[in-house]
Amino acid sequence: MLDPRLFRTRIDEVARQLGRRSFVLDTAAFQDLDGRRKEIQVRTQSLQNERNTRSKAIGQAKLAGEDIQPLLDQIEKLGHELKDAESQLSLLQTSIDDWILGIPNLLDDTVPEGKNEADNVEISRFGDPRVFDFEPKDHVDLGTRLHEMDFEAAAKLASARFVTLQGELAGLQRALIQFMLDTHIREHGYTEVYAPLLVNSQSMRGTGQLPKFEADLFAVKNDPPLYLIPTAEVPVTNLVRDEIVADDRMPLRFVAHTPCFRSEAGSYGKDVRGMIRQHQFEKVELVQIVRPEDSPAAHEELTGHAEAILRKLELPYRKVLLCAGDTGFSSAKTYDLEVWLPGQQKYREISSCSNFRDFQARRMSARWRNPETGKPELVHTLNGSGLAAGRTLIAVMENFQDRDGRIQIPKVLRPYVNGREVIG
RNA sequence: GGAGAGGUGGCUGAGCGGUUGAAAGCGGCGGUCUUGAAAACCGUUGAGGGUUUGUAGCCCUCCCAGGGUUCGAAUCCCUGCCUCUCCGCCA
Repeated sequence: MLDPRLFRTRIDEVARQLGRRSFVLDTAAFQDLDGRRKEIQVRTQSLQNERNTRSKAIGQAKLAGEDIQPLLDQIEKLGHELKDAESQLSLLQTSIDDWILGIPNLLDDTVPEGKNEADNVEISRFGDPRVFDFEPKDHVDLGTRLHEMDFEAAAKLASARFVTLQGELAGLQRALIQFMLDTHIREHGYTEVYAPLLVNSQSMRGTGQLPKFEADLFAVKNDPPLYLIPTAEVPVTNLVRDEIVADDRMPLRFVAHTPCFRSEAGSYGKDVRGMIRQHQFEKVELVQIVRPEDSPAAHEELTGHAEAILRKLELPYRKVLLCAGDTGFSSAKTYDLEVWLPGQQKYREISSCSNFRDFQARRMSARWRNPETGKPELVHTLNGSGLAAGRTLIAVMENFQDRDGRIQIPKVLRPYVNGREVIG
């Protein structure tokens, strides 16, 4: 969430900034709510003050052995008046909080203008899409030929948009995950985290999935409700919720492999073929908790860590800076990494690396103690996929296929598959 | 699942219903001492918010969360959540 003070002091500037996302800020609604809040808060507090002073006086009178009945009579109707004011105030405060929780983050100055995906700006490319001397198959055909990828079976077990993998393909995905984790832990200095896959609504609120995007989540019958995580970002970032991190522990760098669950209610009809868009997929996620002044550099660095995986796997990709309209709700700035998929003849997102600045930190009350001021201050949070394992699997399959539909194992991966060089 | 105990500031830990936002210790910060450091000693030290030009002053809220009793609740009552101990069960 944004700093509530911004809405009181510079709401027009905020509205203009959010306009870049084509988000329309209802400034009149806020000013109306906040005006009433101000009035009622002042009244409530002065009533509380009166209650406190009078109660104190009663205490002293009693101690002095005086008759307190006249004092009690004076205070009689204060109680109702106060209770009334307090409940009005709390109602208003809740509306204001809800309103603010629905406002997206401010964008970084370097984020380009634009409405959608088409306006994203390519920053760099690595590798050249391979030139095939045959017609490359997509991962669905490759997997089906191997009898190791089955969408019908998964639909029988669960529903559409699930997959089953078997044998060497299942092993290849596991190898990819292990390789990614090892690289981030050994070479990039991350600490591995194992965390709950079901989280409560406070955690979902902390990272920004709730209250606005409940439709994208799977919930589990429980009281209070629990939600299946759509990304490891949620449990891992929320490790610092309601915490004050000591300066000497900063920055925190976490890596976690988890399955991810997404309902994606809005995406039906998109990517219906194959493993691109599933309700359940495996992902290795990078999370950093940093000092505010360090977050821009940490963002570049973290994106580089995700890129390192693609480079080692020798997968052609490009790095894209998302435009204003395509940048996610909680993010101030996002780079997407897009891998080349020969089956689609397209670059497709395989990682999304974002700097959230203090947006999530404020929702979570995640702070550090600034040694210069001695005060707790909001941290900055970042995360990125390093990488989406399901999509990495299909990228490897499609980019490393041969004429017969067999799949070469990228060199760095061979130690993770007992030295095998090819499957199929 | 059964039986107990408990949740208080960065941490440990006191707290008869009435100047207790909270003793004490540790830690932190500032200082004295010292060539420097340590030790010792002195001082200081919670968070969020309102009002305001104000990092001034004044005021409000916060002792797990939510309700309740009361003129007044960290202290009493109810509900929930969490932690610990013992027994049982279990991958």
